[in-house]
Amino acid sequence: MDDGERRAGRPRDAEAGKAMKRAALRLVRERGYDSVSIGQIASVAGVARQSIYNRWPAKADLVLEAVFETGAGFDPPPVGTAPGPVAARLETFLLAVFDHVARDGETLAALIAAAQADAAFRQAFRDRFVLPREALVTDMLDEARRTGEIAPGRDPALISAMIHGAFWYRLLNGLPVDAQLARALCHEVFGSPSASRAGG
Amino acid sequence: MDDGERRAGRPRDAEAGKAMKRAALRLVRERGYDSVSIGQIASVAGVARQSIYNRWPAKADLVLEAVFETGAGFDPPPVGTAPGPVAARLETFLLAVFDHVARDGETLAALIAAAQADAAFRQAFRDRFVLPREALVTDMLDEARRTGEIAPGRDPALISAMIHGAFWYRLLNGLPVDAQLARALCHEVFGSPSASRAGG
DNA sequence: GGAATTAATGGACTGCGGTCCAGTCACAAT
DNA sequence: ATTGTGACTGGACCGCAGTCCATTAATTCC
Repeated sequence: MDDGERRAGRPRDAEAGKAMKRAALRLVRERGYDSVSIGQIASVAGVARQSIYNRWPAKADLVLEAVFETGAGFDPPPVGTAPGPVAARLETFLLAVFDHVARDGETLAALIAAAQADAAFRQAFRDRFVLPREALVTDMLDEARRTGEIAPGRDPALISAMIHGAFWYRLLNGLPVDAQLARALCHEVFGSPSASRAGG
Repeated sequence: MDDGERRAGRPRDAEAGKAMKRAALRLVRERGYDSVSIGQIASVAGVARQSIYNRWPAKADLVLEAVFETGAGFDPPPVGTAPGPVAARLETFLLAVFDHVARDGETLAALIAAAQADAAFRQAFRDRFVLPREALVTDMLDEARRTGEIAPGRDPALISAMIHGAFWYRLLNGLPVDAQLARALCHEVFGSPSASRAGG
């Protein structure tokens, strides 16, 4: 990003940074968040334990970055300008999210758990994971209200919370978060596909 | 409950059991789940640390029992046979739940977090907290479908997950879980009084 | 009265996340 | 070349959850 910003002192070893994230991602996927220690990650990355704390304030921050930046380009396709009914776009978005969850769902649950015990991480998680996705859905629902796909009296923010909430609820309860859920949520929000209220 | 079941060996000290739960409840409410250690609870209860592990497998189990059995009679009024529209009864139920959350919400969030790292506690929490409340809502929605308060094509289990999900989502994100949310959820599920989907 | 059984106690122990620190290394500025 | 600064290292350290264990206390069964 800002490589031009050369500061005084010994520069950070960029390779080491990547190695830490790679090790964290691999170990967490292989063994699960709670079974992996910072020491193990450091060891696999070939780095001192303290070097990890030099870059991330806590284990959760490292794993968040490893899973949701290095790990997979999880940013959904730009939706703001896409055509077509909002219902279909919402379903596409949810399918993408849930597909990612199929791989890193347990890690995501562990991060949500970690956020409960660490206010700073809670904020980071909220800014970098929760709010963007929530805004995406809220914006879609706002648009749907403008186009008449949902009734004007309904509350996009609340519906968004219910959608993400159902997702979290199932995730945190160890229940499947899959394509079927994505479709059912869209169905529930927009009405049945055959007897839609929007078109026919 | 089963006091008649006299087994051999030294009997458990019932007073000590109550003292442990009382201490746990008080300390957790005063300082928060993560800031309270088992050692502190034992100390306040006037009991050896190991005695706590003698009765509960983990800190989370003790706190679950302390908060949701000793702490407050949280079991909602028997709903199965109550009269009146389901919408009103659901709102009453949610208001009761959210009122309890106003006091022990942070502890509840900590327990949900603990469940992510401990499969045995996850099961216990599910059996003793999640499933009963979910069943209550699902049953209400089933009844609403029979009576026509909601359309027959809708899915009570999914709506229940969306309701509890919105609750969890807001709780775990540090947002208010209050009467306003309860009313908004009922409004969203059953339709607005002025522009309802069910009735016109 | 004595087993047998279970509870309660206190202390040692392990592994963890996170902190602290002193020493060393790599770079920029002078 | 020297100085300043920040990265890296390795180790000590703290408090915690949870385990293990030997000892002692209370109760039932024989």
